[in-house]
Parts: sequence; C-alpha cells; structure tokens
Amino acid sequence: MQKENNEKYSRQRQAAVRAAAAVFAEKGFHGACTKDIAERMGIKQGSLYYYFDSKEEALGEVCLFGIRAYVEHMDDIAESQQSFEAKLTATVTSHLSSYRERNEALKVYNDERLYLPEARRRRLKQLGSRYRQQLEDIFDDAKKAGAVRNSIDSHFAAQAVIGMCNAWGDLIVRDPDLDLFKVIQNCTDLLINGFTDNKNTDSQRN
Amino acid sequence: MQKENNEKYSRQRQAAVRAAAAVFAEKGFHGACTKDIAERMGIKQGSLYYYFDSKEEALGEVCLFGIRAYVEHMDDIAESQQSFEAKLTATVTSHLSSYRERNEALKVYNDERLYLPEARRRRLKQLGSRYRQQLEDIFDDAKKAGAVRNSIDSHFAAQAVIGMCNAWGDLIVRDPDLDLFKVIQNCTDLLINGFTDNKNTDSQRN
DNA sequence: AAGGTTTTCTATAGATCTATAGAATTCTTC
DNA sequence: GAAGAATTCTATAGATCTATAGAAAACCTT
Repeated sequence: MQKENNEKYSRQRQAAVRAAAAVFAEKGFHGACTKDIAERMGIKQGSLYYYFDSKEEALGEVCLFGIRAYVEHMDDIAESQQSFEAKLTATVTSHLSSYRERNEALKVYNDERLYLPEARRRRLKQLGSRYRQQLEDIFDDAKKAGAVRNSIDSHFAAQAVIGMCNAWGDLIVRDPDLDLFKVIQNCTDLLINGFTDNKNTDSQRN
Repeated sequence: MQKENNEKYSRQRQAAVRAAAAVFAEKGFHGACTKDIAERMGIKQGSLYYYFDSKEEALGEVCLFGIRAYVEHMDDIAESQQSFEAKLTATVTSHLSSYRERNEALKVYNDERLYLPEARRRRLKQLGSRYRQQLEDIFDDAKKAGAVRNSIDSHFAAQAVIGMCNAWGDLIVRDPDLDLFKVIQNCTDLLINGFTDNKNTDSQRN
C-alpha cells in the first residue's frame, strides 16, 4: 500500500500540519525551526521529512488548511437566500469562528503566506480573492435592494469587513478567554449601524 | 567628540534604522539578514555593528521609530476640544497617514514586535496602550455627550478602530497607488454611520 | 601634513538550521 | 514468526547567519 492512502500516515500528516501551524504562529515561518515542529509531535527533526519535502511545503499546507474551510463556508453564504444583514452576520461569525477552531493556521495564512514560493502563493490567492469577490457581490446586491447606502463602495466595504475580522482574529488567537460571541455581536453591530444613532440629519440621497 | 552626538553618526544611524525597517518589512525579522540591511545603506555587513549592538536592537529602534510619531499625535488629538466626529476623523487620518510616511516601520512594529526581548517589548507596549486608552476615553466622553450610542462598548470600539486602521495600513504599505484620502473617508464614514441608512427602525433606547 | 578620531572593511569563529542517507525499528499480512 | 512495507531514528554535509577583532581608510583639527 502507498503511504498516501494509508490510515496512520494521514493521521500523522494532519498532526504535522497542526504542529507546524502552532509553531509558525508562535515564531513565524523563519523564526521557527523544523526541530520545534517535530518535537511538538513527538518525533525527531529528521523524521519530519517523511511527511514534507521541505519546510516551505509545510507552510503551504498550513496556509491551505487555514483558509480552506472558511472559504468554502463563504460559498454557502453567498448562495443562500438571506437578507443582507443575515449574510453579513453569517460572514463575520464564520470568519471569527474559524479563528477559534483552526486557530493558528488561519493566522499563519494571514501573516506568513508571503514567504511561500510564487506559484503556491498564487493558488492560495485565488481562494482569498474568491472570498473577497463574493463578499463584494453581497454588497452590490444589497445596494440594489436598498439594504445598504448607495454611497458605500463595495470593494472598500469588503476589504473593511475582512480587515476587521482579521484584526480581531489576531486578538482571538492570542487571548483564549475573549468572548467570541460578544466580539461577533459588536463587530456586526458596528458594521451595520456605525457608532452614531442619528442618521436623518444629513443623509445622502438614496 | 563622542560618536553619539555627532552629525554624521546621527545621519547614518537614522539611515540604518530606515534600511532595517524596509528589510524587516519585506522579509520579516527572522527572514532578514544583517547583510541585506547593510547593503541597502551601501556599507558592508560587519560595519552595521558600528550602529547597532545586535539585530534585535535594530528591531527595537525600528519599532520605536514606527510608533512614536503617531502616538504623540494622539496626545494632541486627545487634548484638543473638538467634536467626537472630528476627533475620530483626526485619529484615522493620523493613523493611516503614518503608514504612508513611515511606511515600513509602522508595519514592522505591528508584525514583528513580538520578537523583541521582553523588557523592550513592554516599554513599547506602554506606548501602544496609551494610544488605545486615549481612544477609549474619546469614546467614553462621546457617550456621555450623546454623540455615540450608549450600547457601544468603548474598549471594543477602540480596538475596532485600531484594527481597521492597521488592516488598511497593510494594504497602504503594499500598494503605493492606493488613494489615501479615499481610504480615510471611507473608513471614517463606515465607522460613524455603518453600512445602513435607516436607523429609526429598531433603535436602542438612548 | 602629523596625530588623533571616527567610520568602514576584511576575515572568521561559532552557532544554527535544512535536508539527506542509510540504519534501526515497528507494523502488517500471510 | 518471516518477509516485506511503513515509519522513525542517528548522524552529518553543507549552507547561512550573527557578532567580533583588528586592520585600513576617511575625516578632522591644529
């Protein structure tokens, strides 16, 4: 039997990806060494190369692992028939929950993907772009439906949502006691309603 | 004359800090090597140690350089007698402009300061905390004055503003063509007014 | 232009890290 | 329990990088 479709091999490789995620998240790609990763899974440094051809490949796998689930989740949200506010809430919830669940890996994707070789980075970027594009489409639709002010720039809005989620993601990863639910609530509330209450003063034509 | 209060020495040391900022921003602290920094200023690797005792010290100086100006600017804003909206706009403007001006250094502060030795990191953290605290105070005052909804959590709000600015800062540093003015406008508009226009539907008691 | 000072250079010791080769061990299956 | 396959180990070559020492060059200042 090939190792690739082997029970134990898969388990251990997954463990390797997780170990690499944790170590890269803590020390950064260049600051981490393969010894750290191996030790975290209880094997010796050299043995790690049974699962990866190189440290860079490990980084690639961590990044993919970190981003895949949450990109796929966005597909569902984009397809769904919900109100704008529901979609936005779902997006923020999914994005921030990902940070709790796959924790280090998503952080690594954000912070370290630049260090991947060009080809691999491009493939990952496509995933990220799809995510942003779908979010943009949600804003465009919401504008047409009048759920969102016309003066909102969809591209900007999408970036802003992602940026805010990632900023909080960093805090979430670093502080396990942070109340995820509250963060989600505060973020969506802020995004939807802003800081102020009185809108009817000098509102734009809609 | 001591080298420390010497004309040329100061100039070159400043150049060293800037070179280090650029290199750290591009490759990360651990990914960069002192040779890169030295070459960028046109000297040899060993000569760099005339200006820094260690690579870590260089990182510390870059971080300090990156954060100092914009923290001091916040002092001015906090003291000033302006409306909440003016203060928020000033904060976002100052924060994002810093990214254009001191560019790489501020990015390095955000991304690499973790790698500083404990003592130095703590000192920098105080600066950062003061910044956040002052922003929090601005929100508290605005709540008392009724300029901001009572349901807004000041601590959350401050983090959100900083997080959004840093997320955009990253994009600003990476893409020199980005229209800084537009980003500032969009950010403040979003923060103040949110995505939606109709607030009078189910507004909270104020 | 001599003597002292500042700045830069060359060369290298010593540390660390990746990736590989081949031996040793553990697991499977008959 | 023997044969073969999968996994882990040990040891190390080769590369890279920091930091230092001491020589060389550039620069004052008188």
